[in-house]
Amino acid sequence: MDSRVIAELIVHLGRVSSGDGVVGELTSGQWAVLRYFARANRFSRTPSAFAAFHGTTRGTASQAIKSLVALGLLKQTRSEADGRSVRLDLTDNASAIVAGDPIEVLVRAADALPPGIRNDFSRSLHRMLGRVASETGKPAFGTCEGCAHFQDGGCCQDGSPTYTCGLLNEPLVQQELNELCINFRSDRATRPPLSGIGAA
Amino acid sequence: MDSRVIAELIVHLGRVSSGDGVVGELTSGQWAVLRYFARANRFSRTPSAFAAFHGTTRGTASQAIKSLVALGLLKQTRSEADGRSVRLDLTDNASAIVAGDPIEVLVRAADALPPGIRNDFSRSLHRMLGRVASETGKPAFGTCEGCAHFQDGGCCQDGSPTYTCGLLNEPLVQQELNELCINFRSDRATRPPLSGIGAA
DNA sequence: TATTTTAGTATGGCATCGATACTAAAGTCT
DNA sequence: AGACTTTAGTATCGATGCCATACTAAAATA
Repeated sequence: MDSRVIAELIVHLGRVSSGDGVVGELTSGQWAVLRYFARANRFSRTPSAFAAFHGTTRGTASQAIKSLVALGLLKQTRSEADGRSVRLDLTDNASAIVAGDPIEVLVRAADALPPGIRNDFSRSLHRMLGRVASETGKPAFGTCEGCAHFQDGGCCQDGSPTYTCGLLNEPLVQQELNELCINFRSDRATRPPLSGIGAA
Repeated sequence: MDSRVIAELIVHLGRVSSGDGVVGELTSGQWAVLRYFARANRFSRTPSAFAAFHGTTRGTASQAIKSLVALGLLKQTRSEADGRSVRLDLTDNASAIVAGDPIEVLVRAADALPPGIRNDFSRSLHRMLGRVASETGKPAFGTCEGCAHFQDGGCCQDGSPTYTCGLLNEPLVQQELNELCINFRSDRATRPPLSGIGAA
């Protein structure tokens, strides 16, 4: 009973901020693209990855991306390693536009929560996403935190800690740990800090 | 920083469940209509109220409703009090369909949260909705709980409590207290302006 | 080398949405 | 009462976004 209210509230909140149709100067789909490429890490800033994340087709993703490139908000560069692939980055112009993202009202609303409450709230959201993702079979797209591929070298001799992605065998810098990754893989078994209750 | 993650998570969760396009047997817009009329109280089950709730135009709302009437999921009856108005109710067929609402994955995810956590989570969501609503100027559409027009007669002599809507001067039964109302008015800011209305 | 898979793109058709215009019923003036 | 304004609901049209399909090119696999 209360769970249904919660679900409808989430859907409704998601709609009113970043709702359908044109909001501000861009469409909701274009905002979604912009948001994604602002938060995805360098392994995940590609049309296909966005399509998977957003639950749409590559064709649709391609259209939206093209429009943003035309607007000068995204810049695409071909990959040197893979001739088929394209990497997309926000241009300097985009930074100003992103500030007007309709989702900002939600960000402010979240920011108005007391810090402790906000933390619990965030944890619950992540839990729900994990469950929804596993039930629908869609990728979860998490960050290094809680990813099975993440390797923390520990802060050792030379002072600076060394992080590594075990899947790609690539070193990671601090900032990248908070970026979305297409290769995210949950590791429920080995990490029991607070998710021990829901793990079954 | 974390607030942005929260905001994007809400939008994303709202999208994947009850996302765009056709999900199951209905479109996301049709699901929204069905959900609304399943949860709105008798004062709010009208096309205009849905349009206001969903943040769309009356024309668009009318279209979606018409399609559901054609599918035999909604039944419309003209109001006797107001010749312009139409009241919509779910048919018996609709109950079976509603069980397949894609939002159910979210409901289950919310239900999987521990009760205490879920309560706090719900409270935070309501808080955020209130803030978003006040900032965007859109109606909040709450329930009797916390509504400025709600009058609790208290449980007195004859045992059964008497609830009343002070705005419409209408008695309310227990079940209606959990239904969405278009006339919801938060009682946080101002004092209940009921003295003048109640006498009329 | 031949085949299959993957990344990305173009295109056509369809559905949905918003804007506009309209009818009819209620409310509001003098 | 009569003229007006507002409100509830609907029809219609044009724009747009999305999916499905079909395509090219590069990489992986055999």
